Amino acid sequence: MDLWLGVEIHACLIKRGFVLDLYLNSALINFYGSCWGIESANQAFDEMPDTEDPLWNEIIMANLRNERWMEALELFRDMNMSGGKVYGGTIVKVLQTCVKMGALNEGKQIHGFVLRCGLEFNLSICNSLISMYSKNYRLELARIVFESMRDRNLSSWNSIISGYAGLGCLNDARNLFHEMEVSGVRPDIVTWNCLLSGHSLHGSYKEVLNILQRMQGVGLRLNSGSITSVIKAVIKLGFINMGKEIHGYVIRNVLDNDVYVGTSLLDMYVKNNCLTNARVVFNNMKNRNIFAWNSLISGYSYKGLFEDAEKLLSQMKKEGIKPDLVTWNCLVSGYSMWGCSKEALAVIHRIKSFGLTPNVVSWTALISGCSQNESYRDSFEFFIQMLEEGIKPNSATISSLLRTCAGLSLLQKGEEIHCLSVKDGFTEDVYVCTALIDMYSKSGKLKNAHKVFKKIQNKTLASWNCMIMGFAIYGFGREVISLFDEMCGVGVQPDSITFTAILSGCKNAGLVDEGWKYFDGMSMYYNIIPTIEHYSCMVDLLGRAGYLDEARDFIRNMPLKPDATIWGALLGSCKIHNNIEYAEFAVKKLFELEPHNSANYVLMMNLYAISNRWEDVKRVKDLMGVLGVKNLQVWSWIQIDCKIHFFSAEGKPHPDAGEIYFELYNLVSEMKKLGYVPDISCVYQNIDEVEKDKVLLSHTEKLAITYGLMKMKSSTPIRVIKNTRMCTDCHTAAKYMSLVRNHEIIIKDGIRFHHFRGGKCSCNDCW
DNA sequence: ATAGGGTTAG
Repeated sequence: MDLWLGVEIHACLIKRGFVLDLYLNSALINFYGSCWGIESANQAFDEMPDTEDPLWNEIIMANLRNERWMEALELFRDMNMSGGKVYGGTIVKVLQTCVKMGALNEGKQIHGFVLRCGLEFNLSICNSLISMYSKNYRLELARIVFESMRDRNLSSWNSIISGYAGLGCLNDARNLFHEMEVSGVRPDIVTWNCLLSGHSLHGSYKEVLNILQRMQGVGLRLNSGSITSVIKAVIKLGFINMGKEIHGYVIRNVLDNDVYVGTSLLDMYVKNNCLTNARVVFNNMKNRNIFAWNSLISGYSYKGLFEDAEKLLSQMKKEGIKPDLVTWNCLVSGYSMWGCSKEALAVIHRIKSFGLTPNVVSWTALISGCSQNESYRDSFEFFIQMLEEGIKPNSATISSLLRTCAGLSLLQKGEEIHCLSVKDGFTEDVYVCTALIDMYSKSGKLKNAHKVFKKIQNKTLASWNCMIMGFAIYGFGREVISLFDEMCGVGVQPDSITFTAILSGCKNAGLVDEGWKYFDGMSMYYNIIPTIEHYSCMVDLLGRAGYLDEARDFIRNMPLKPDATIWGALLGSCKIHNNIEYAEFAVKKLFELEPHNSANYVLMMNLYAISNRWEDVKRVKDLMGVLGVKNLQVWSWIQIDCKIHFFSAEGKPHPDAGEIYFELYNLVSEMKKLGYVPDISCVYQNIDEVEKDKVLLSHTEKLAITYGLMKMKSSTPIRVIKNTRMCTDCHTAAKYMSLVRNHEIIIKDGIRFHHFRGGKCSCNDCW
């Protein structure tokens, strides 16, 4: 309609004194809404003296057509209050709006309106109510509507099944599906797709494939909706060959014009690292939307191909498609996870210059990248910046921060974040809880980890794995095994990570027979092929327990090529059992595989030193010099009253160093009275014994513990963290320290936790 | 005028 003509007609009508009746007003609203923007329609409506039912109807529909969802809901409420009525079709549309807006209360009021108007047996309205309630997570209310219906049609069944499936109540969904067939209603493609998407959304990927087979069994042709759900499952299962078959099906059945299918396929190839195929799909897409661009950009970005990603970005701008937050965030997370936090931060600034505001995802990507790359300081810095910009953290942010705390074993910081998560209402969030388990168990508070674990309502595989790993770190073998049994008992299928946790539990607890049982069982009963990590656990387990010959045979017979972790495990065992012959064999391989890892050289020198083979010590030391191998910086740290105190061998001495050494001398003489003998074999310099005693005293963990004993109440356990493995002497010394001062001491070294109390350590095979 | 299934970022 001609804009000005319409306005002229309106003016003419008023001038001539026409009585604007219902139909004219209704037409006017329609005209203004579609030609002049919804504002003028709303204004025209406000100026109309009468608000009769058809007018309500028209104005609400006009707002809906213009995507003015909030206004539409408000108008509906006004209409309801003033006793007006609207058509069924409008009610359906408004209910759909409630779904879009998550407006449960408005939805309930509309339900009341429906009952008052006697529309409770209108099929479409009931179906919409079911959908509205279930999309707002209120299945019980959806069910009440469903049960109260006099007649049901296909859509009614589809709505209720979609509700249950969409929220992950898969058993109920399957039962309803069965009930539907029994009552004589034949499921159509949409019904099947509800099942598919429900299972694919909620992790029952294998079931997706079963459903797919059943669909083909009843001769159904898949449509684009089915394909997207199946692809999602294929991605999660990593069945790339099946994905390619589906791609073939798509091409044969000419489904490749569908944008959803295109982006799903694209996503599949991107997530499976087939960027070449992804590019082909992308190039062949008839109509690309922003999803397609974003998928490919994320693919390049995650692989660290930033040039390609940026090129694509400028191409998309050239084609007139405006990058959205997702586009930018793909770049942020790519840069950030490759350790380029500067570039990632720069992208955040670019977002601003494009008139968008970085959101919680942008910041969390940055923070999580820092935590993955062990730039722990940055991760807290960026968190503070994010808070300063007024962005509230969500569960993903909290989990990333907890990961940072876990990485540094920062118990107090971790507890702060825990408080924050409680304050912001994430106590039920399974991701946060799982990160808490990890943080607490890596910070020496296994009890708290277990407390969190027990409270989780719907534990994921990751929650189980973290808790099992927690027990494993402490060498609680029985708990590891019983937790595994419990997990299988409730029907959670273990994965490869579960077995890494179990095997390292057996390793730390010295459970050789059990270790064999699980190692053999994982491929036999659970169909999980052991990876190099599992083999390395077994070598460690056998070696530590003293079965060095068995460890050697195990390495000889393994089907994978032994890597540095394997030889490292053997070398560590040789150190425990003082076996120079095997150690030399292992270290020869290690010098080839990782010539710059100083730990191997140090361990070997240690072994030679114990046997007084000083020429060999010198030989290894010279080798280090020739190859330019730098000794790893050794650090210990302790947190006292929110401040972290670092102790290092090379760096700046602690400001209170004088007092600390004084205290340590006193302490050692008290310890000696109770039987402590310094273990000078831990010093591999060829110097006299008095000097060796001095060197032992300067070990960073001793200094940190002493400082803790000086500054902390004896009721608070001392927690010291060390970035490398602690030596035998420090281990013995810590036992005596805990005895002399009656103070609980917890040390986390590069390998595991040691819990000292009353002169004993919790671990059973420490050296 | 009428309901039900699907795609991208941490």
